[in-house]
Amino acid sequence: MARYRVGLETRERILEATRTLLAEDGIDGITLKRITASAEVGVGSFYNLFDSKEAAVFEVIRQALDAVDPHRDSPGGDTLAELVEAFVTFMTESSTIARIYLQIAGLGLTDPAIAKRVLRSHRRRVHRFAAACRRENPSLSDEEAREQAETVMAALTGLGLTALIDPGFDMRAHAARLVVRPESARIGASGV
Amino acid sequence: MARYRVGLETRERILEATRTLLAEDGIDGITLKRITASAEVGVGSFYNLFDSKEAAVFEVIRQALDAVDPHRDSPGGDTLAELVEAFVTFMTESSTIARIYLQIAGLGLTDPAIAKRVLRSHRRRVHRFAAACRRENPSLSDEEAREQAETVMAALTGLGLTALIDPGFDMRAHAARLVVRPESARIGASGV
DNA sequence: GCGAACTTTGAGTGGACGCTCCAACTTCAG
DNA sequence: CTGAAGTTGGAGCGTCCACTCAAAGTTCGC
Repeated sequence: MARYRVGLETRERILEATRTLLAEDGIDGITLKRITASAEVGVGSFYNLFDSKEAAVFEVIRQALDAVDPHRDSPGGDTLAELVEAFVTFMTESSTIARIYLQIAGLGLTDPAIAKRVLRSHRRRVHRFAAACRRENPSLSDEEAREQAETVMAALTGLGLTALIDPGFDMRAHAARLVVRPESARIGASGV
Repeated sequence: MARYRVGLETRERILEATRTLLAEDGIDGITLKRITASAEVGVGSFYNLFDSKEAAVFEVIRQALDAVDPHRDSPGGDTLAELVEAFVTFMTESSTIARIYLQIAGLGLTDPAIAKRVLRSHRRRVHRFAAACRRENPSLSDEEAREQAETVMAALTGLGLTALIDPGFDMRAHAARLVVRPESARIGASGV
């Protein structure tokens, strides 16, 4: 829709405003008026660039889901520790997008369209985590590796939620418990 | 506000309708019209019993937060396995309330008032889980027990979220990984 | 069975919402 | 420089929202 440079810039400003509002006030706190006011743009300009309010919100959601699993097309030789570390960094350092990511997961509870997207993203990540588990402990069956991956990811999600709600929570320290020290045989288990 | 029997019954019908709508459509899908239609009650009756729409929603939320941690005043001699089992049962068998519970946690990301309630409920549960950890492994320090409790609870929350979004997910099987077999020394660690 | 207190009803209120429309302005390829 | 295409802003539209109100009906202690 945007063809000229100014249009593309305006589009970015609108997405940025939408992103901030979504993270701070949640999806039901968002109104067209607030988006356009925050982006310093007329309502008409908004509709010149997006089909609807929902379209802008969806675009931001799409970007947030992508952000949680970057380099998804890379060879994927990561260790489990690296994957965990990447998620912790995402949660603690991109907290705007992380807040949106966790809200989306919650929205999946009631919105089937969002649930579908969340599930797709989730399965892609399980696959990746499971591959890392097997690489570090080749004796695992596919099934076992997937179970381990699901559990580690579930714990990461839960810890991320706690971290974003409780400012004093040290997510990195807790996440470290999810990955065993190299000398141990129990890869992927919570250490004591 | 309600003094007569009929009033109390109407109040219950409204809360039940609110609960169902909250679970199915989420907090922003809820409108007064839908609540009153579903409860088969006039709008005026609603306002005779509740101060506002928000008041009814809050009451349902309060009940959902309580439901996740029942018997909170009991002596508390539960084992970790029992606590985990209780949560799995809550998630799989009270899925209406469980859906609301997880939504509320997400809402805490943007609403400070809800965040406060969620955090309070969370801390109470951490305390209880940590006590169970220490009971089974007395050599743990307070700090270690709390860390273990946070991790197990985070994993349970994450698994619950997955279970409610993905109907085919076997939460009970995954949750079993969080608690070690009795003969093992590593209570509270994920088994492989 | 009286009557004060409680409950029920839905049309109506004001305000906020998402969105349309179009006249004025800006961009930029040719 | 020209002008077709793109961009801008905001008044205004219809809709839906939470909520009010007063009149009519119901409950239940006495």
